[in-house]
Amino acid sequence: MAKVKTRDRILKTSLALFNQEGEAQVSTVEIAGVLDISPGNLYYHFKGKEAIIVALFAEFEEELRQVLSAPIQRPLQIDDNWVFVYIVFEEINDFRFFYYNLTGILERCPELRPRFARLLRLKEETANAILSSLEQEGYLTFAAGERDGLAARIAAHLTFWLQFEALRQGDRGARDVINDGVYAIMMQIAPYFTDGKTAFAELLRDYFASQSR
Amino acid sequence: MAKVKTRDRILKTSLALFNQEGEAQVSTVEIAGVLDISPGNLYYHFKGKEAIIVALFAEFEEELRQVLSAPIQRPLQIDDNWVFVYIVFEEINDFRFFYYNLTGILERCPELRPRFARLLRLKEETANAILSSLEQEGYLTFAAGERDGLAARIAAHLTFWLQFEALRQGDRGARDVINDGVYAIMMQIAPYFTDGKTAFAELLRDYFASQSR
DNA sequence: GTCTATAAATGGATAGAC
DNA sequence: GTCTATCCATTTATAGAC
Repeated sequence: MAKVKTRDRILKTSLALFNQEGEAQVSTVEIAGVLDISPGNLYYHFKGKEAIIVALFAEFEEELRQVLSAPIQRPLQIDDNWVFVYIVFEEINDFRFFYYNLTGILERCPELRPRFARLLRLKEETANAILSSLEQEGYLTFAAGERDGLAARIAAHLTFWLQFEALRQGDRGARDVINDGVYAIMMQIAPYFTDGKTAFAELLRDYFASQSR
Repeated sequence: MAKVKTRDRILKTSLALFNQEGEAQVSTVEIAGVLDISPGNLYYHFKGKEAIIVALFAEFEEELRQVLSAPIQRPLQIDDNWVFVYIVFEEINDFRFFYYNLTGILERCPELRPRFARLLRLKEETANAILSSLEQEGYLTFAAGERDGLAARIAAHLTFWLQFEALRQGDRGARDVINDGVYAIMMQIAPYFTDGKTAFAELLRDYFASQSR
């Protein structure tokens, strides 16, 4: 099997260290040390820490963009929606270092700011598309403005839920936190179910069935 | 009039700089430079940047704690609740640097972690107390678990809304962002109004009347 | 591609004079 | 209380050998 490229090893290790300790706390020397390569070698592959961050963001952007685009292009099956939300949470969790110290990172890598803003908007559009399709199929009913507001709140929830939970009680596993995050979104949609409790109860059952794999 | 103490000037300037540029981007040398005092002088008053951060947090904690405790001790008048939410947002906005790079700050000032977690819990308890009093007065109706879930989401919303908006579109005034944040909370509570749209419409009108001072 | 060695810059921190 | 001067540690970044 082919040897893993040093460039990729740098990215992988940097991501792990950033997620663990926070990007600001990790120096290029430390990254090189963990990889057992010289700082000079690291600088041969990346001009500096900023370059590493930008490269990691490109990965994140690519993956999240793919995930978020799917439901816009073609409506999901009704109970696939919860799985979808779950996947978004996992993707964000994999690159969570980015959400800590966002101000600092965007300050030092200004080119990422518009790209990050675009991802947020895409989250919101996707949420809106999903709600829309559920509305058209008769599951949900919205008054004027309610759907847009809900979509915005869901986008914010997707973005910051993991951080909120990490602050409230830092000792929980990622799986549990994500499950609670998905559940909270379901609770937030529940009031808009057309036929009240019945349809919601069904979805709830399907969700717990699907996630106990 | 008495001359403003250097200690207080340091705190005030540090807060301003931290909010503007992010705590990680501001050095003690820079703070001293802006204040036109020597680094040595700064170190006479504070052992280092951590000490400044801890002192600023103490201010924040004190103020927010007072604000959040009021509705728990005694229910507010029905339309004071929106004003209350507004005040919480403003308080958070004044110390927003803290919410950027939270990971980094809590890493370096571990004693703040439990205190910060306690503030989050207090936010949630306060939201719950307000919802509870509205429920008892007959304005709101909750099924089992709905009130707790809503309170948690409101706490998260209070904590991260400003950051979310700053990322989505960074060029808006704090006032507008806060108004939208309050409105989003109202929208989130709306589905639980007992008599549907009427009571909510009234509150909406009162809110816009009260905030156009 | 990778290493060693080292430069250059920055930021944190202290001693001692005023 | 405040300043000057200085030191130490860390980090980024580069030059040149292998």
